[in-house]
Amino acid sequence: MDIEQTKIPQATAKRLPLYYRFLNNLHSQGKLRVSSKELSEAVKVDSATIRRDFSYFGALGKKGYGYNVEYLLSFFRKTLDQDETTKVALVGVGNLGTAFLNYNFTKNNNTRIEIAFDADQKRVGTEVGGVQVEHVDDLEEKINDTAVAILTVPSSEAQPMTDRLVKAGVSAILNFTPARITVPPHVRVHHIDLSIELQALVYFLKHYPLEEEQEG
Amino acid sequence: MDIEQTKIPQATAKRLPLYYRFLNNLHSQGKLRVSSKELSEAVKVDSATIRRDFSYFGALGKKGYGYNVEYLLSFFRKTLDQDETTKVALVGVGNLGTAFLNYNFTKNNNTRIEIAFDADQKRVGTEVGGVQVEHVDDLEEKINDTAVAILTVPSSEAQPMTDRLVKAGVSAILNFTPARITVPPHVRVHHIDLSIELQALVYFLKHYPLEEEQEG
DNA sequence: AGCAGTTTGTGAAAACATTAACGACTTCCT
DNA sequence: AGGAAGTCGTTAATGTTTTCACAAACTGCT
Repeated sequence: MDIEQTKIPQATAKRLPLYYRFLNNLHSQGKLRVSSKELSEAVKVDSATIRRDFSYFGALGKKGYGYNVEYLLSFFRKTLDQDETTKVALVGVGNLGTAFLNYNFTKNNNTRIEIAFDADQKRVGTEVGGVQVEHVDDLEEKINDTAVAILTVPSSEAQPMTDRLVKAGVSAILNFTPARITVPPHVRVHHIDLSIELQALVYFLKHYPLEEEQEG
Repeated sequence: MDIEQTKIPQATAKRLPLYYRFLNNLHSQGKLRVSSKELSEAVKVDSATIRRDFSYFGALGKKGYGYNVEYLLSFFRKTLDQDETTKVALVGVGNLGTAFLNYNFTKNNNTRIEIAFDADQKRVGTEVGGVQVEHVDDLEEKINDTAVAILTVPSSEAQPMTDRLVKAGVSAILNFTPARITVPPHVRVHHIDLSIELQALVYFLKHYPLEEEQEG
């Protein structure tokens, strides 16, 4: 069942949710068809790359016509498991955690933050973005079968909290702390490091000149 | 002056701030030397990749010894222009914007958020994370020579605000909105799309199995 | 029906990135 | 001083991703 899927390049897989979202936009605008060129302009991905990406799933388009929005959408819905919602836990209801909780994830999305944890007694028992905040001491007890965790704690807490999450059975962690956490090989970690993203942007700005600004 | 620099692969450039941060940690721990193997374990990057990355800047290490932490650090400081602080503006002081403002960027960092803008009169005039919040109507007037902007506005505002920022002379934008913004060719944009990161993680979790969990 | 115009899907090439492997050199122990 | 152990810097091999470019096939106009 996953035989074909495994072959999809990671770079492609990362773009799928992006495509999915824009197709949804088009669909709600009542658009019936779309070409790789149009889509390219909207998502800022080369049109050949888009066609290549789609082609991993078979021949989804029609020559001389483009792609049928509804068909493509229903195809992606299946592929991205949009029907089956993945439960997510969030640990650390600071500013960043709150931002996540308030984010409108339910729209066009296969993930839902089911529960949040924080160490601050003032936050426990409140509801943020429709999600109940529990005390972090109850993590093991209340996290149940949640497979994915978003880690938005202070970096000193990152590794201890990771260890607890792993013990509690979490199999993927989205780590927003600057700490590079250590996990067993069966646990998947993605790092999003805001400080590094900003520094990298500055580095590119200074060292990788783009086209000159056009005067007039 | 940039002749050599231009050849550094983008993938390497993205890792430089990460290396820099960990070297700082080591230095403040009083460590004098470090090997690519040790560093590899700390930052979770293959040691051969680390050696390759460093080698773009010349021979920074010593065979049989490793790298001198202080020397490496002073080298990176120059390379990453740590002495020269880049001014950053933040637009949209919501949860995510607030998270950024409260982030301790000044430590080990070549970037500083100098000014923030928001449309909400209640926030204007306050100080968040030591940064003054101005009304977004005054953006053009007060943004001055700021080169980089962090965009944390609602996605409906993304393109209009981008157009204003570009007109005001900003040359790089870190875009946290789900909108894919359009800019002239001389402006650099990096997208960080929280919803997509989460969806991609879930997709990898389901379709790219890692090593099986070890029982016992 | 026929033809000009459009757009896909993909083979082949190019560009980019990671990893293995090892010679050369350094350290440090005895 | 000599040799075992350690580590870099780099060549070559491998893997991944993007892009080009075009035949094939469809659309839609007249």
